[in-house]
Amino acid sequence: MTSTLGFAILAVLARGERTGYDIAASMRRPLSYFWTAGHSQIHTELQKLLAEGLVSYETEAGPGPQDKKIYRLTGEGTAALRGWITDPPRERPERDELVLKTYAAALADPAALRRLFADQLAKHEARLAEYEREEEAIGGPPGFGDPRWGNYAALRCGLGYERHRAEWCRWMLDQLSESL
Amino acid sequence: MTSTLGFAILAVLARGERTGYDIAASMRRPLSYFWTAGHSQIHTELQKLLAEGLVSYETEAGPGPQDKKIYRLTGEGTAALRGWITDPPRERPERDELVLKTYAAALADPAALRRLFADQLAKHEARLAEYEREEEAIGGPPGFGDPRWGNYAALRCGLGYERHRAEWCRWMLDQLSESL
DNA sequence: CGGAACTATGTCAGTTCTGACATAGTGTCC
DNA sequence: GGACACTATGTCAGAACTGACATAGTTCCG
Repeated sequence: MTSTLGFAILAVLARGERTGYDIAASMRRPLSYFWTAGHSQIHTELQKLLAEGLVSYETEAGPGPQDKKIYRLTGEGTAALRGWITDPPRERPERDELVLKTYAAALADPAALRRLFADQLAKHEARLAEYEREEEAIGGPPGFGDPRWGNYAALRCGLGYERHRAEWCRWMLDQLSESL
Repeated sequence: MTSTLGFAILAVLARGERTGYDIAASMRRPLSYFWTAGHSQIHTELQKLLAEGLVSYETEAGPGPQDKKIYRLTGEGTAALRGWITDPPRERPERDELVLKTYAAALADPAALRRLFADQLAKHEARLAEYEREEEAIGGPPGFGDPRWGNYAALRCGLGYERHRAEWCRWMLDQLSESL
């Protein structure tokens, strides 16, 4: 029973061999906008994947007291990942602290609420600008089959999300200014 | 140190007194689209909130072996909730299994991917239709101060989210049909 | 009249995730 | 020459969450 985190690691390794450190770096907040994990989680998960035979590694001399371990997918690992991709996703519960705050907002100070949503809007706009730069760098959808297609499709989702979110924040600020 | 779940419960109790069961019902998947919790989590959290003096309860004869407990906010509870609303939200990690699958999609069978995204699109369209019915039922933004304002604002976020998501699914299906 | 669904409480084991602690070499900046 | 960041591994305690188990009265449908 590989967890979703396990498949996230397999998905990263499908792009090429990596150390645990590399995987952690690519799944670090807030860099990765669709899956995050700390290095402690990744090291323990890699040990499970190894026990299940989904990954293997080669050692190299590393900086610390332990050797560096370079992980790669096994044939079994690739097959497991391929099968999982088209399995229906198990529904993760929506848990959105900002919307929860909004739900209870009638109790709060309107001026503080305006600050809250202005901050959020700024964050979403900054991330949107960053994604737009990334989109420009790719320059349009690569063909399906190109591994960068996955990056582009995920980026596309992020763009839509940030636009939706920014628009909602603007609507909120609009509502709040009407209550003056 | 009240957890976000604790504040979610306080936010529900701000609408009126409830039993643990009622709170669980209003936070049940997939009904609540911005915070979910099982009843087991809620009962333990209510005990913590009680120990902190943020909620109180009165007993009434209940159906089961235990008495029914009707919870309400204390003055301290209301104050804690009010303060929390305008605190900056602590960033919850984005974890999106569907986008993760998309990221690795180059490995998968395109026909199965089309089925996956067609299913997801149908789900988002169904939820969108439901939210649109709810919006019509409210009939436009209530004034700020009206407790239903919170419901409307949260609904508004849900509407935007489902639209963004459905559009992305449509784009994905478009991309996948091009790869025939 | 039996069975299912609903109301209502709670426990518990197991999984997942977070954040701190621990170790250690190399390179960079002041 | 010292401080800090980066590379690289790992452990561990505790919080948060899930899903099953346990109990028991009422109400509704067939």
